[in-house]
Amino acid sequence: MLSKKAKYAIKALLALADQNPSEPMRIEDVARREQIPRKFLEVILLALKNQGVLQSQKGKGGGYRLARDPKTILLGQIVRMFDGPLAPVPCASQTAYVRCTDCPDEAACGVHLAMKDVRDATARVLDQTSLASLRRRVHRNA
Amino acid sequence: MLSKKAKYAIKALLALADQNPSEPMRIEDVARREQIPRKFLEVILLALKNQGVLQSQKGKGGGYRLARDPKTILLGQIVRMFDGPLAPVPCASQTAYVRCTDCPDEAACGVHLAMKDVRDATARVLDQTSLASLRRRVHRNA
DNA sequence: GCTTTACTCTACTAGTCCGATAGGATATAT
DNA sequence: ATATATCCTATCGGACTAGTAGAGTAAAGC
Repeated sequence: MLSKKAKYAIKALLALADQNPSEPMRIEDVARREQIPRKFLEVILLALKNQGVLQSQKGKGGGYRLARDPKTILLGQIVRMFDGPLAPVPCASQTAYVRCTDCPDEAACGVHLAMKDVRDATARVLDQTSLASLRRRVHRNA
Repeated sequence: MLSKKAKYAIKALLALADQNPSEPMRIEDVARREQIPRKFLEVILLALKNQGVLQSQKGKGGGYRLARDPKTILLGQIVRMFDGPLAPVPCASQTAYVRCTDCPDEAACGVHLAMKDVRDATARVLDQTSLASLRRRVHRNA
């Protein structure tokens, strides 16, 4: 299950990707446009900034903008950031592997085998979908 | 994240798939072999029985056995049963679709588009992995 | 340099869900 | 009858989620 944080983060990033990078967008405006509780969005955008995905500007005329080319912002990074590893079980994670204490042999564990396939399939989607490509798809259908 | 219930269910089913169907396996024995808390496993096996995946026999010599050919028991069914829909968001679910109240046009929603891809990728894995095929892979690596 | 504007940060809360257990009810072989 | 094993519901602590409160800090513009 995708958390609301991750969901709102993706929506907010898409909104910021539509914005002229020279003029940042205020939290307020992102919140209204994407129907996200304002205070909640604050926390989310702050986290995105601390991870180097967004840049911020304080004071009048301030707000948030993308810190990088949207082609380099991958959904995998965003989802992992808020919801943790993509793998359904820690022993199937590539980025946050943790061995099962009870499982003597992963290669012979059905859960491990199946969940590794799931994590690979999920990662193939999310690590190949950039903010730029997702934005194109959205605009194509609008 | 895969719940412990779903994880234990898969392990238990694999154990039962190794068993001669003529002699059922006791909860006790499944629990010991797979390192699952006994009382917790009771609840899980009961649910599997109520969904028609297992058959049970009470009294001496009783226990659980598979109710169907393991080729027809798909991981997708098991995971959905304990953890709900595979889709990360309800609007991307095939089996339990729920429209987003806030989203006027799904085709133009980035979250929807991306999460539909994730759900399809996950379903492709889990709905094509049967208990029989998973068991073969496990034994091949053992 | 003061005021307004807008982001920054930490703490907190209500509610929900998960993993696990307790304890008795029911069915069945012998 | 009695031992055996599943059936079933209630319960509980702890973790996590969604969201809020409120004070702090920095920058712009007069």
